[in-house]
Amino acid sequence: MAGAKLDDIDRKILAELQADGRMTNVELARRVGISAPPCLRRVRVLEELGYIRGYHARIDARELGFEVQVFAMVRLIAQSERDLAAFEAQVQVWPLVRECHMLNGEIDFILKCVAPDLSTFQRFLTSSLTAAPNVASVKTSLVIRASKTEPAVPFEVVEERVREAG
Amino acid sequence: MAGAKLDDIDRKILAELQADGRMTNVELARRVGISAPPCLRRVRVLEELGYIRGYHARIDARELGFEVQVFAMVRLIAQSERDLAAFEAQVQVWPLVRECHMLNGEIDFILKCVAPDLSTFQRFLTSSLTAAPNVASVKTSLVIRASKTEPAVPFEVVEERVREAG
DNA sequence: GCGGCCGCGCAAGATCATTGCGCGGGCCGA
DNA sequence: TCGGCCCGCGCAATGATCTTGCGCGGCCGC
Repeated sequence: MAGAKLDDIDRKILAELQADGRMTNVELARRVGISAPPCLRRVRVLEELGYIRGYHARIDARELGFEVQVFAMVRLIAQSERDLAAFEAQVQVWPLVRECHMLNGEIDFILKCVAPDLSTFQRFLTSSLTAAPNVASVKTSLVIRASKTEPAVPFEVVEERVREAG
Repeated sequence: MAGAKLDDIDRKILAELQADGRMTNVELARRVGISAPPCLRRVRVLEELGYIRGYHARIDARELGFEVQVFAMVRLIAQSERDLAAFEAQVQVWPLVRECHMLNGEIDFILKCVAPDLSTFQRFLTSSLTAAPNVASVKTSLVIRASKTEPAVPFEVVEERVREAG
């Protein structure tokens, strides 16, 4: 299923909507070179096939008072699928955890967290995260600044560049 | 500036648009309890003040053929502001790097990367990332699965929950 | 009490979304 | 080669939405 039945217009639609998710359909149609009705139909198909997972406004966490961003590298004691799922379930209910990815290797999970200030985060760290069952160790790093954020370059362009260079 | 002059309606607007960035303005207005024109004016203000940084379609990388996702922890040899900026500039031109965050502590940067397959990533790792000037070491971890992704809970709700619990 | 200011809601014209429909090109079998 | 089928485009029309100007009412300071 992966990338099989997409033509150039589809890829361009994805790239444009990745760059500006609130673009009107007529503007989108103009940019990809077809008229509005088939363009809208293509977007609907891309949504239904799962290429487009949703549309979201990017909110500036710092403007909202979340001055602190932290990456937390978590190691568990036991890593059976049951243990992993239990930790994932726990992560869902922690509002300060914005993202969680399960990794291979030494680190089992990496968590992207936010907090209004350092003391709030440290309270979460000591009383929630490290105190959670099955957590062996947590290493944290404060984010100084974001150097690059998605959507950096549309995936369409990534494909091209990878083909060219490597 | 942080979070000062936002009322409840503003926060609700942010939460709704974070959840669905393509919601029509009339639907948004209905949900936050005001009529469409002032709602649109508020959205414009939130955009101009930087609370809303943009709208983006979330594209499924795996569906597009990017089967591999990797976190790379990078340590540099020298960490002067000039050295840091030089590495950040280099990161911008690598299409496989989707995100880059500068951290404090041992690790200087964490990179979120994608690749069509493992060999493509390893080629990038050896011939680009570790070969870049000033890079001391790179530790990589494959992403097994995403357990939680933004926008998890709208920031509005995070604020409430932090105030309640901790 | 009173004037000024701010933000809301109403109304109208422009723009956009969405559907049905006809047309043309590509493909396959006769 | 030639029909017939199928798919996707573009046109057209209707309804919804966007966008602006404007008047009203509440709130604050004088």
